[in-house]
Amino acid sequence: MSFTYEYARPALTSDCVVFGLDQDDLKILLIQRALPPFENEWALPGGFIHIGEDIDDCARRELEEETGLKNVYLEQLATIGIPDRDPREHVVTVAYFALVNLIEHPPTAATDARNAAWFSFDDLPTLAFDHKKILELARQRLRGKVRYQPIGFELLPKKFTLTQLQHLYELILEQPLDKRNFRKKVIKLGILAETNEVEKDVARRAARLYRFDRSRYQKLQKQGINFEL
Amino acid sequence: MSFTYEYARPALTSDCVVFGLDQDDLKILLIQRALPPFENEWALPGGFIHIGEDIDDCARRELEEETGLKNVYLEQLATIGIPDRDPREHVVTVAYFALVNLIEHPPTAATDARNAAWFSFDDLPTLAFDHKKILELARQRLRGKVRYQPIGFELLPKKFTLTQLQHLYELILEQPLDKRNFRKKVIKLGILAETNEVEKDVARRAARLYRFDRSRYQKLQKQGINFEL
DNA sequence: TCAAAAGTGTTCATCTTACACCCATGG
DNA sequence: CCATGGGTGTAAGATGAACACTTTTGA
Repeated sequence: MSFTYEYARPALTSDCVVFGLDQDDLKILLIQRALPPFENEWALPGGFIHIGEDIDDCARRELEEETGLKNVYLEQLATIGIPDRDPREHVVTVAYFALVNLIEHPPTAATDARNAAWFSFDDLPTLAFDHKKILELARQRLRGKVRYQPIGFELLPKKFTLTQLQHLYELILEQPLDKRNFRKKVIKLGILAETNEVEKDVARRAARLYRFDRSRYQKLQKQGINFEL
Repeated sequence: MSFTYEYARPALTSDCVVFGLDQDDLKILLIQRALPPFENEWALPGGFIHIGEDIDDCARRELEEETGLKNVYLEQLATIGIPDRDPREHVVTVAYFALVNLIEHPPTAATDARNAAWFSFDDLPTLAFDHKKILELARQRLRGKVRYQPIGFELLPKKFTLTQLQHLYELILEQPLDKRNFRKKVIKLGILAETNEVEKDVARRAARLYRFDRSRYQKLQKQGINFEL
């Protein structure tokens, strides 16, 4: 079967930069390509869009097919269409970034035979296509966005300690934060709900667990109050 | 001539939301469609991408072909690929927004026969496709972005008064700003250069003209100083 | 001399930053 | 009883918000 058009069309793909928090390290999910071009090299999960499929859905589908991850936070990053970015032909890609909570959504084995693995940002393999650039764009965007939108919570378990939250911000922003000031600020924002629970199985005083109060955030947002780090 | 592919491909277009400052009103540039679908209706300038053409270039090309505008500030907005947004077939569009200085770059007549015209934001005609949504997305983005990136200057002539700048911000942010505080803040940012000139032909005290000091901005940016409103 | 907008400072409240110690817990 | 991180307050400086009058100019 084949499809014919009056004018030439670039191919269209979506690729996804998946961030995950693993212990105290921000990691990226990559897959090892099973086919040429760049066979056996590491790349962002992604693939060709199906006709009649929304691009977001494509990104989600590819992510699930290649890494087993689903129900993740997904956001469009940019669309890249430099003609020679794919050696085969003109391929335009819509890049996304995803944030996953590795504790509650561990990636299962990929359904197809490809290899998927998490890499530290500062220990990346060579990447296929222009995926290195896309990845860097995503890191920048994450850094920028985390300051004024509470997306960091997507990387944490539902219930987390303030120290975990602080570590996360330090990782993303790549700068140390003052413990007392951080706590004051984040609590004053009013988007965290204290739970009655504390950490378990720690060999020290257990920290109180909090959760992100999404409905409260939305209420504040409607009032025009804007979140800032 | 025709082109055949193994798998069906969506068509790919770019569309551009062009903002212009006309006196004291923020306007949008629209074109009247010459062909179906939505013949004679107003739409964003844009069109199909050529094979081997970068998407940015496509947006610029279409803008020039349809409105005569070139050398404008252009930035990617989002890519929209909901399958039924075009009645003909699956068309994915990469939306851009552009900022133009209407005084120094007046739109010449479109080179093809289409009609192009500026509309006030609150006096828009019905728009073809999902262009209304794209336009609103652009307005939001402009509002958000203008606070932490000095893109507003793209809408003003090279030399402008502080009052003009303030009016612009008031238009974009849709809120009044305090004159003294605005001036203090914008001058303290250090990205404006005072010129020796003043307004001409005004029936009152002439205001001093300033220009945006791009190199200074870039220097400050490298030092990690971040612009804010 | 009038109309119209230019230009300019101060005060008060709020927010940011810097900084160090005691406490609770499990091993 | 010790090691580990949890949890907490204050003071000084910087920033943001509110607010009104004089000056300049051309008509």
